Amino acid sequence: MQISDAESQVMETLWQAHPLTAEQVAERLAPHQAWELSTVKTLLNRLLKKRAVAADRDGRRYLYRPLIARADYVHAESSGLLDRLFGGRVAPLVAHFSERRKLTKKDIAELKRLLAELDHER
Amino acid sequence: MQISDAESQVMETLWQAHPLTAEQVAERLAPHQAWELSTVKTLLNRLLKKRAVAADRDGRRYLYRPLIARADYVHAESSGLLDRLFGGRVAPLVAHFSERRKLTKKDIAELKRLLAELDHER
DNA sequence: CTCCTTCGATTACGAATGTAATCTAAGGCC
DNA sequence: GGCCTTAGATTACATTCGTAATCGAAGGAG
Repeated sequence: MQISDAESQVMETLWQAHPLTAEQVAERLAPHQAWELSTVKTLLNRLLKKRAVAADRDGRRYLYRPLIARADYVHAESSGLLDRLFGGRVAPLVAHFSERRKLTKKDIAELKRLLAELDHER
Repeated sequence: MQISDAESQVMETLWQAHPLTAEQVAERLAPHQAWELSTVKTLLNRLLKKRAVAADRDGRRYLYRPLIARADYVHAESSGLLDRLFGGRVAPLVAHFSERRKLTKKDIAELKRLLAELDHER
């Protein structure tokens, strides 16, 4: 079961803070997405069907919380992209951004530190 | 205009070799996708509408060729993912794969070489 | 010239998606 | 206790997508 684009924005909201009511989700999305409350409810329901979120009854409404970890989602998405476009490997992606001059100083510094760390740990 | 998943497989075929007839595209896809010829034709037509490929008449059929560069497509897709999931930066993505132990020896070696190169070029 | 074959063009059709409006039931206000 | 409000549940509806089948015309076979 795939999480759609619109749905993933709802997930992001819930990853940032949970549990939330449908209305709170809508409020937090508002700055980015001018969605009607009912749209948000539809998306929450679809996510429920997909077992991506859980809804815990709280009086006469529900509190929603994510059921899948953001890291897992991120990993699935990223691996999918790597597999489709870069032969499943990370270095070619970095090379691509390097060619496009899209590596910032900060990126470069962080990558160096990361690689140094990898050398050290055992 | 977005290129869908199925469509992108047709694009990959054309990036590997072009120009190709609809039938040749289908042949080359066959090992991966058991698509009917008419399915491939539908996808080619949708790509035409989206101006992602061009069709040059050759007698009573067409020769198809890509109109957008693979590198541009790859960049759009990759940037989109980075923006949505990693704050638009490359290093956090690499860090993610590092945490998940998905960096191969080869990746690490290549990344080191890449960074060294970046240091050298002025 | 006529018929079969082979292209592309058109049409089909269900599932998923984006985006809501409407319906219904449970609570709270007079 | 009856009525308005407010949740969620149900229904809606146009697009896009995946996956084809069918239609119509242009060429080749006899």
